[in-house]
Amino acid sequence: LRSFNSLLNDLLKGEKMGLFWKVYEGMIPGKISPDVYTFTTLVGAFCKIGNINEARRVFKEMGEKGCSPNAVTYNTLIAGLCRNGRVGEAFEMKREMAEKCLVADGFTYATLVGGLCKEGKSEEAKLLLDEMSKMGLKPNHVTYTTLIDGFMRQGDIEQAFALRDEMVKCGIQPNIITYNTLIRGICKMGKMDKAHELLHEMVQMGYKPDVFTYNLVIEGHCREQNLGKACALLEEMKKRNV
RNA sequence: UAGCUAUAAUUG
Repeated sequence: LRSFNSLLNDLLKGEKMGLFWKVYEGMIPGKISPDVYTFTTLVGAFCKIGNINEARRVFKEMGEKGCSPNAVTYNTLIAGLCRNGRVGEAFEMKREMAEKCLVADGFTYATLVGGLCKEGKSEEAKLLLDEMSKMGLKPNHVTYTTLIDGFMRQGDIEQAFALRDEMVKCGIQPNIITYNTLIRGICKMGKMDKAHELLHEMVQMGYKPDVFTYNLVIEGHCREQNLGKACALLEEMKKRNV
């Protein structure tokens, strides 16, 4: 069964959906019955293709088959709902978790924070941090980076950098994704000098600019009609094999 | 006493 589940996940990650369904259908009638992992993977698969109705159907049916959704299953569905702009329903699921005595964890909150941010409600998302600490949960890289991205997309650079400072104060060092997120925000605003400042800072901190970083900064320079700098970076990334 | 598999953040 574990091998089956692993196989299903590999197929899903490799976007081999045709094979994915064949393998899944092959396991149902046989001796091996799906477990929570299998069902959760299935819920995730439907979410991934944007078919929330099917995801919900699997979610409901697994319970009827004596295999109740656990916190991971809830988180998976909540992520699917958020990705599809159905944040209201996502919060409803969080409430349902509590009713079922399942504990919302860092994944749950980071997902909901992302959902709200995507709707342009970063302020509201930030309030979830308070709720988290009441629950005894500490925000991590993902939570902060998600929020920073949310504020950046709303054009609130101040708040984004304030959150960066806050995470550092809490002992969480920005990682490469955090840097890329900050760089994305300021490049979009055309502040290319500030972008290079951050680029320098991330190198100082021991991070190597990756494809994301280069693409963002190059695009920024192109938008500012500075093809010279864009090409220089392109050369640099070629030389570094990124 | 239950290992190994499932969920959240950045470019194109």
